[in-house]
Amino acid sequence: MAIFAAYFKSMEIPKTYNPVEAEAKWYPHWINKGYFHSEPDEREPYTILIPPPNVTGVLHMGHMLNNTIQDVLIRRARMLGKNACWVPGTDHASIATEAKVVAMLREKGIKKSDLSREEFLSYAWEWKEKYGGIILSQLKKLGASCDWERTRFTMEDDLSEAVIDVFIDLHKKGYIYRGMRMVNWDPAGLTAVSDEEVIHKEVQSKLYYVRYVIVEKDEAYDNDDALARQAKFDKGEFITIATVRPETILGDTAVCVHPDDDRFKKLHGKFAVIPFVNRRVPIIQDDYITMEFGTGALKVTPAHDQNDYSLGIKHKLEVIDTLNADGTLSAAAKFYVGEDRFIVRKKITKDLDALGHVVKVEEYQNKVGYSERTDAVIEPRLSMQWFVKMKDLSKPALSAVIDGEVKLIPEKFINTYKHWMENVHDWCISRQLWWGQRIPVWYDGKGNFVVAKTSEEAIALFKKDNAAITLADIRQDEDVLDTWFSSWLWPISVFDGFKDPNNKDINYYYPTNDLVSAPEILFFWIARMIIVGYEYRGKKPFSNVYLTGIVRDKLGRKMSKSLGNSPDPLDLITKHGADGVRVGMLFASPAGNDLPFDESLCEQGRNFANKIWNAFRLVKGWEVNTTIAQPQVNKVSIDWFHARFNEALSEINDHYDKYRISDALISMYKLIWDDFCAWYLELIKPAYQQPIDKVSYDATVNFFENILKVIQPFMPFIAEEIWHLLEDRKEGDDIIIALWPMVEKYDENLLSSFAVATELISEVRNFRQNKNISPKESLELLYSTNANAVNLDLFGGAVSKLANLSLLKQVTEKPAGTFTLVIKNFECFIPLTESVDKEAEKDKLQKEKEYTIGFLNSVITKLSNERFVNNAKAEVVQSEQKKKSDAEARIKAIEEALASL
RNA sequence: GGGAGUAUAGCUCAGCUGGUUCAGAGCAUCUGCCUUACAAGCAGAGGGUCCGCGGUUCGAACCCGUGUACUCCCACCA
Repeated sequence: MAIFAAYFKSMEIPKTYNPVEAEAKWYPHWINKGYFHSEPDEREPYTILIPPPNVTGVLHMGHMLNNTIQDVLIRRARMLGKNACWVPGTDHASIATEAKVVAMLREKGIKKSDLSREEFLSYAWEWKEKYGGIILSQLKKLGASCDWERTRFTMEDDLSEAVIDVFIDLHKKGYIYRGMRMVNWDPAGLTAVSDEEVIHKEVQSKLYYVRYVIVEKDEAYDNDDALARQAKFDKGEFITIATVRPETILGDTAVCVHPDDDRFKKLHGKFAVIPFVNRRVPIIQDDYITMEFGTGALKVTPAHDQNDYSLGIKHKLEVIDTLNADGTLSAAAKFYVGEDRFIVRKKITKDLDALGHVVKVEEYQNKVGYSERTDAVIEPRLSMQWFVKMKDLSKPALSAVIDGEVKLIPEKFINTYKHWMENVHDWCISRQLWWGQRIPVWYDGKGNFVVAKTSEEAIALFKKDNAAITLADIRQDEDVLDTWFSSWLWPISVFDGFKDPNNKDINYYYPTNDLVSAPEILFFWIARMIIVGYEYRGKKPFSNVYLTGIVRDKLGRKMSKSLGNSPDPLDLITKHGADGVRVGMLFASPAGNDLPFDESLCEQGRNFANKIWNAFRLVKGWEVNTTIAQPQVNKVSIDWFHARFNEALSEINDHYDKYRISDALISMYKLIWDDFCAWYLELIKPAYQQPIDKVSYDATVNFFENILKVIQPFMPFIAEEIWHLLEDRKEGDDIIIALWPMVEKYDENLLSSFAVATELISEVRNFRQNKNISPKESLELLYSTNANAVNLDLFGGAVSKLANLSLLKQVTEKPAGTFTLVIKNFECFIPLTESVDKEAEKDKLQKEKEYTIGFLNSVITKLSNERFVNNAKAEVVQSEQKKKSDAEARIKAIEEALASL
């Protein structure tokens, strides 16, 4: 490393930071050193589990945000001396992956239906091997310090086994049952999906008013006699229903009215005739009906609507399933068989109208469910599925969050969580797919089933009742389990806590510390992990849940592939550097708030990296001279920055403790840009081509090192790069494992005295600007006393240096013919050859005076209010009194300045 | 229909216990600077009905009520 130092002494350091080189160098270095890897030891563990991205996925902006936050937390924990472990992995994402594999096969001209389950799965695994690692390798580009040796996949053998064991166990405990239920059917994915996977969208629909002919209970009505039907129609007795899905008319098995609805009382006990199919169905009464909606009469289609299904059970109605799995009409519909439901909707409307059944059509806004994965319109469909009873299972998970055992950040999500958990529905866990863990249930073909881990175990169980049964007689359930049924085990399964519940890893790392995830999957995943945690470990899976917002574009739209409004994260990294992008992502993203992303944020991040780089360039360019004495300016500047650094550090620590990651970043940004670069380095900087004293240099390097430590979690690459260029480092002295600085005691008075100095410097700079005086031209400055209030003895040198003063001196007499500045409560005079425009000066001071008097008056009013003095806290009253004396002193100073003119 | 949240500078947001010079930052804008670390920079400036109305309080951006606008979540009105 000594070579580097020599190299930079002799050659010019590039003017801009080159992230590409540093990233290529340090990431492999960290890996080789094993810094990301964790094994249980005597240190306190700090664990984060990655929300496993879909194995087929590519990195998008949401991942960038989410993983940057995780990396910041894990890197800081590592520096705090904890045993930091960030477990990565991927999710097999059954429906999403299967859809991709099906599409890939279709392109090759292969239909899924032509393949056996085994053939399909081999294609799917092939796909997974090929594309499954992409997203994780992309995370490496971001700098993610995951323990790659612990990478898991939700469908690897051990994790699948855990899924099966949990299914069997929950079934044994009575939490899992099988039943014919109305489920959300995805006609594109050809599978059931859970309630959570249905996205309701507001759409513009049409509400069709359709009239059905009424017949008496005992009336002979010949379905097949067209003439008789026409006669009945002509008679004009109808009941009109309203529907947005007229194609389901073919499956109607009743018409329902409210029992108290006077308009329909005369129809109680009568029947209606369904058009086309000419089926006689009863007119039933139920108080479920809203009399005000539509016509007050509801067509009942038990096979295709959740409520109708309930009505059907209650009133013992026939169930006619008129839809095929793919959303086309089935043979049971009798008409339009094999045509898609939406085409039929158009056709049947036209045909009904032609037959005189359509009374009117209204525009209507309603919500329609779409599949989260395939975006197909969900059809309620009756089918045999597996469910988890959630009510009792979820109780400990509800109280854990309410009692604060598991903290949600920000807290506003607690209410949402509570509401959901109190109204939790049973969870449909079977999916009519092949990619996933197959349900461990065997059927004997005679209506019996057993739950067992293997076919051998299943046979053994069947044999209890049927000694003759053989393997050939039984069949395993064709369905697989919902992806979330494996990911809810993640916090336990990644540490093999099911296979080996008392192993070293699970005992050490579980419960984990922080989970960083999105509010969108609070119920899908987070709540369910908490449920499993309590059920199987008797403990929470994590202590804190940091919920990020959604990354949006400038127009506030969610970033999505279909809108094409999402930048490619890897392009961003190439363009602005990983550190720049990380900083850009975190500049404006407080927990729970959406991130309005704009590429300029990454530019700002890149500029910040460059700023730090140039600070390094400056310091590294100094020639150190051990023989020269330390100037007084440097000494006080070092004392001041020491105080400022520690003040900022405690702020930053506080932000971290409260998970205010953006705030921590912003504090850091200001510390470096304003305090370190703009003030400290300018103060300490020797004149051009002059050497710096050793004491100041060492102090500066020490500050720089501390600054690098503080930025390391946010900007790991540049931190490591400069760390090594700044000093010769021993093998293994890498900043990634350096210890986080401790907050040291500091003198707060230094901070306030320095603030007076900076104000004075700004005033002089301002004065130059107004008078068009170049910064190169030095000025003289005299100041009157009230020196008890300001200690210019201490920072006078600093002021002279940065305001470019050739003279700074206290005077007792106001010199004539000078310009006057009033700083706080003292006057400053700048002698200039240029003649002073007395009127303008007076005017300026007069305005200043009026303003201050106004302020003083408001303070006096406050202080003379007895109730204020009696009620307000002592410190507040005291501070008001200080305001008063400060204002009075300032007014006095202004008046003196005026008098001198 | 139920619930939650948000509204502060052109934009994005801080403002943590109601009180620290009359409201802060970053970005953007404007002005002047190619000053020897950095023009991806430096120095400076302008910019506000703290969404409206009412209340509580000695004191309100902050607490309460109400209205408006937007966002999100949940829910089976065809």
